[in-house]
Order: sequence, then C-alpha cells, then structure tokens
Amino acid sequence: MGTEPALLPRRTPRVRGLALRDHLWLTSPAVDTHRHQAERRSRMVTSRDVARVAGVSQSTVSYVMSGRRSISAETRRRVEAAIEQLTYQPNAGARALASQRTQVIGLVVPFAPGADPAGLLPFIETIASCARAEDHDVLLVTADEGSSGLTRLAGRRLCDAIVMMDIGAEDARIPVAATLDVPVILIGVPDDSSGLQCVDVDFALAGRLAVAELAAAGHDRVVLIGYTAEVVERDINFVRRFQGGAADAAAELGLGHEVVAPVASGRAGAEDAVRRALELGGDRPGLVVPNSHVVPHVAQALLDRGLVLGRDVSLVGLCTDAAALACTPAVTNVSLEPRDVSRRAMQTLFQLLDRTAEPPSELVELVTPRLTRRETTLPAP
Amino acid sequence: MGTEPALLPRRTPRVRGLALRDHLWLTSPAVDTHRHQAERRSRMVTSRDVARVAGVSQSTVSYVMSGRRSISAETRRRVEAAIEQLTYQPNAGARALASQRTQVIGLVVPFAPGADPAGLLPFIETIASCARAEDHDVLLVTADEGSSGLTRLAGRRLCDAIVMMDIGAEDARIPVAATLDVPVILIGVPDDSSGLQCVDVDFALAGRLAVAELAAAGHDRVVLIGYTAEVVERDINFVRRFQGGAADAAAELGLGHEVVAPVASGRAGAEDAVRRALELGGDRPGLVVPNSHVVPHVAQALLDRGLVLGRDVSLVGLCTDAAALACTPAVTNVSLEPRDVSRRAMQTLFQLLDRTAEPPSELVELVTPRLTRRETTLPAP
DNA sequence: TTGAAAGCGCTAACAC
DNA sequence: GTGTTAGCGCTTTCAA
Repeated sequence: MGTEPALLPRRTPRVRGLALRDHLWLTSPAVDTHRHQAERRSRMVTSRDVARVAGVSQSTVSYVMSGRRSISAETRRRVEAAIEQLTYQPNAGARALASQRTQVIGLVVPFAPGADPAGLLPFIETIASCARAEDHDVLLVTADEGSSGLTRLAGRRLCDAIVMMDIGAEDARIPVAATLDVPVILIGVPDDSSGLQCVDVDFALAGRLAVAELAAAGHDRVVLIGYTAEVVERDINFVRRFQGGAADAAAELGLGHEVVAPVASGRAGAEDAVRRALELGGDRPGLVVPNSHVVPHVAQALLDRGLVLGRDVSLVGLCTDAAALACTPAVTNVSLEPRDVSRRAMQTLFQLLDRTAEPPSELVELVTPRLTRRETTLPAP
Repeated sequence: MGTEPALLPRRTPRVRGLALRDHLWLTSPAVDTHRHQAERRSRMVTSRDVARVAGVSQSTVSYVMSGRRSISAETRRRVEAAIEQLTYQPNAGARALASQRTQVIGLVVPFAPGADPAGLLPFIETIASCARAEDHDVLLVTADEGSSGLTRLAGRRLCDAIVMMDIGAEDARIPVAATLDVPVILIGVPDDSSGLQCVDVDFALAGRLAVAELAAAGHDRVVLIGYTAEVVERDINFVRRFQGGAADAAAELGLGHEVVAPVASGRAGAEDAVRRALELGGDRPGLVVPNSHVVPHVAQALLDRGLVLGRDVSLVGLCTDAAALACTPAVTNVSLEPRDVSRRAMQTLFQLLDRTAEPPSELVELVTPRLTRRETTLPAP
C-alpha cells in the first residue's frame, strides 16, 4: 500500500457540479442519523475511489469483483480492503449500461382479477429468493399492464429475463413475449408456447394420482368437483389437463367418473356441489376437489351431513400441503408445490442466462406432483 | 425532415462489435417469432437513432421526452413520429446513470416468518399501481435480507426511494434505514422512527370505534380477543395501540373491559378464546376481534354455541371489508383498508421525491379507519 | 428554439 | 498480472 498513487489528470475538464470530487477527502458514507429525508444524497463512492485507495487501476477493481481475470493475492487483498473500507457498492445503472446485464429478473404477477391471491406468495417468495441466490433482483410488474408491461421490461432494458405467471390457454401476451429479446419463462402452459420455456405442475398426472388413490380406497365411482366459473372462464390450461388425467385414469381403472362444474364460490357453492356430487356419486363416492379454496368448504359440507370422511366418502384435494393440513380432518392431497415449480423455473431461467451452459432440452418442464395420504382416504382392506 | 442530416464523425474510432451501427440500415425491431430463446439480443434502438431519423440532435430527443425545455411544434412532431416509427424506448440504465434517478421504488416485503401472507397482496398491488402511475417500477426485496437489503438498494443505486412494511416496535432496520441517502417510508410506526416518514392506520382510533359501537349496541362489558402469541412476539406496535384505544374508550364510556390473549391460532384456538371470553364477559358481552384470520373462527364458534349474533352477543372485527363480508353473518368491522394506507404512503413518497414540492408536514400519518355496521351489531333501542 | 459535447460509473478490449 | 482507454446510451450544461 504505502503512498497514495499519483492521480492521473482527468482527460477532460469536468463541467458538472462534482468536478471537485478528486480533490475531496474520502469520507466514510453518511452516518449522521436523524437528518431529514429530503436532504440531498451524498456523493457516490465509485470504483475509481476504490482503485485510488488500493493503488491499482479501475479495471483491476472491476476484475477483482467479477473474477473474470486472474489477480495476484496481494492485489486482491488490497482491493478488497479498499472496498471494505469505503463500503463500496457498484452502481447498478452504470454496470448495466456497460455490461448489458441488469442483474434483474422481471416478474409478471397476476394481480388483476380473479386470480388466487394467497397462493401467489409462495411463488413470488421463492422466485425472489432464487434470484437473490444468483445476485439478481426482482422487478415486479402487474398483469393488468398486459403486453405493454413486457415490452417495457425488455425495451427499456430493465431486466435480463422475464418470468410470467398465470398463463391462459390462449394468452394474448405469448406472441408478444416471443418477440422480446430477453428470455421469457412461463409458469403455466399455453396452447401455443411459441417456443418459450414453460414450467408447470404435471396436472394430468395429478389427476391420475387422485383417481388412483380413490380406486385404492375401494371406490368404484369418482366425482370431480370442478372449478368455479371464474377459473374456467380464465381458461387456464391446467383445468383441462387435470380433468383429462382424471378421466383417463378412471377409464383405465374402470371407475365411474362424473364432473360437477362449475361450482359457485364460497360455502354455499361448496354445499351445493356436495349435494350434486352425492346424487351422482352413488352410495359411496370418491371425491376429487381440485381447488385450494374449495377443499375446506367441501370437507365441512360433508361433515355437516354426518358423513365420516375416509369411511362413508373419500376426499382427495388438489392443494398445497398447508391447506390440506389446515382442514379437520387433514385432507389427503395432491400437492401443487408452488415452491418446486418456481425453483424449477428459476433454474431454467439461469440456465438460459448462462451462455456457457447449454439451453434446457425440454421446452415444457412438468414438475411431478406428490400425493400424501392423510385422513380422508383409507386403503381398502 | 427531408434529407438525412450529415452525420458527425465519431470523435473516436469504435473498438466494440457495434462499431458499424451508424452504417446499418435502421430496421424495425425483431419480429421473427419462434426463434430460440438463447438467441442473442438485437441491437438497441437508441435516442441517437431517433435523432437521426427525426433530423434533430440527440439532446432534442431527450428534451422532447422529458419536457424540460420548450420545443417547437414541428420538431416535437417529427421526434414523436420517429420514436413511434422506431418503437424507441429509453435505456433505463443509461438514463439512471446520467440523471441519477432510477424510476424504481424499492419495496421491502415481510415474506419471512409469521407475517400474514394473504393480507400482503393488496399492499403490494396498490404500491405497484401507484408507482406505475408515476412511471416508476417496483423492485421487490424480501425482509429476510434484513438491513443488507436496504443498504444494497441504496448503495447500488437500485432505486430512488424505499417502502418498508411490517415494522416492529424496535425494528433493527430503522437505524440503518435512517442513514440511507434515499427516502424511506415506513408502513407501520416504530417506537423511534429516527426521522423517517411513517404511514399507518390509526389503530387507537380503530379500538375506540369498535368499543363505541359495542356501547351503542347496549353492551356494558367488552371483551377483546387478543392477538396470537406469534403476532405479539413480533412486537408490532399496532397491537398496543389498538388495545390502548379500546381500553381508553371503555374507560370513558364506563364499560367493563377484558382482554383474552394470547389466542392460539386456528379453529380450536378461537373456540377456546370464545369460551374464555364468555366466562369473562357476563351474560351479554360485546366482543372485539382484531385479527382477520380469527374473525371467521370466532363467529363460527359463537354460532356453534347457539348464540345469535347481534342479539345475544355482538361482534366487531378489525379486518378488511372483504373478510367481514365473507363471514356468515356478515361481521360489523373496522376496516384496515390496506389500499388507503398504501396509497397514502406512495403519495408521501412522491412528495418526498419531488424536489419542487415541500416535504410532508407530518412525520407520522395515520389513516382514519372506518366502521361498517353489518349483521353482528344492532343499535340498542 | 436548437445543437455540441462532456460525463454519469462501469466493463472489457487491447496493449504490455 | 496489470494498466489504459473507448464506449455503453442517456441527460444536461454551455454556447449560439
């Protein structure tokens, strides 16, 4: 370390107000508490400052941080000490401008109408944490912006990649997304993905698992209590896929198979659905309820009728484990595992972003759901 | 318009791959669908391109977009036409670097432990939409990053301001937040806000309103069914404020006042709480339940005991209108109105960001809650 | 009312 | 292994 390295004269005179920066003493960042919010921001600590303190060039600082060049131990030590001392943090805008990478992931969340609100958070949470694990941040865009949100994210170079949730079967945003020059990952599977990566639960398999469990519980008739009109209208593909899988399994296993749909939301809707299901389902029906919100209401409605779950009637929910456990009795469920889906999506995303890695081989990745037997199904003797 | 303006020779030869850009024909942005995700991003359309097409200087384009300089009608028309034609969008990083403003709001959300998950979304949603209304975006940071999330947001110049939710009474992030050189808005009120702007519901008033309603319903004894141990442990200030307001009002109105707390979560917890409340509350108690999750369970527990709500016992919830309406019967409630709080916070934020406006006069802004009489209280004759 | 050009803070090519 | 420097695309002076 030793003496302050000779300062290089600026190539050109500065015009801005910060022209004096090279002559200022380097002070530690603002620590005066209780100052007023409106006070102007302090001067940034730049990588030039770090370079000067460490007695190296600015590019060396950059290379120490990025690891894209081999650095001697001594130099690295000095640079890291200077970074520490100055609490240097790189300016994100400058970095993005120079490197063409923002370290930001755009996340399009379905806030708008009809979407399941509570179920959203595990997705967002997991996506955010996966992003942070790779030193990326998450920029939130709400779905009500539609396609313009996408073009803004890409056009303004606000992010390096986009994750889009709640994909409709014929989602108007897909063709737009396909023209963007950033990778887009869909959580959900549209009819035509236009070459975009998709990640979702294998809903067809989920349907099969649910029906198989009911067969194992000795039922010869299954009733699928369908989605609410809202969900069906939004035409999310998984409804069809789940019902298809359930129907296929029922056919293969030789079970009777009925669908009660659409179902009105809320307690009353569930009660009505249960009534209809029991009419259709014979004396000992197996029920499948593919909707987190509806599961507890259906369970309650069955209890209210004096039925013993797991004996008089079996129930398999398609819902998170948490929702299944929150019911009394705990409901046998096929888990949606939003965290797994999100994690998988982010894996794929970073694979796409990593130019050294080869792109994912599958365009549509389906996460295998898991059935957990709890108190509402019993294997037949 | 007319002829292409003479291009100024670049001051220096270009070294990078894009050196040829000035000689390229301007093509419309990529429209070839179905190309593979991994394909490299196309060249950006820059404000220089717009300037060339419009036959003006780059600075004129900038001034047309920012409106910070008067522009002749004809020039404006040409520039806007060029922007349209090229579907130009400004590069966010470059803009941030040059202007020292990112047009991004950092949002610290309490994903980590114990926080109410579903109640979060209205906040996030409203904050995002207010931000968009001012052409800002929202960068999500999860609370589990703690203070380092804050220093990163500010240090890397990732955002112009920070909104922080779920503030504990003695929140360790507050002193850190106070040293940042971006404005920070707290949603919630800590014991010591260190000069930071706070926005929250007036929980003391909420408590008073609830008790006053029960007094009007002819009760002479109110029982407050307290928060779960979880919430109390997190030491969020509003618990104290709400209970204080309720206690004050009860004293002023000469009502008996009891608290049942903490309450175990879930159905069983609510049943137990109701049992205790009825023991304490005499023959015709007025109940206050300050927790969205607990309200429906308490209502159910009362119904299960054959009590008629609004006659044998009154119930006032502290919860969103949606939660109150979802109960049967609909619960009289003091609304938390997360949307109002968020909107107010964002108003304050943009006021802080607008250097021409004067800063807000109040450091702590309390949003007035609203009581809506529904089916679980009846005014005494 | 407009244009020229400096420079925001960083990365990465090029040189040694 | 390290330094020099051009330039990323924008805003904003300064000059006219």
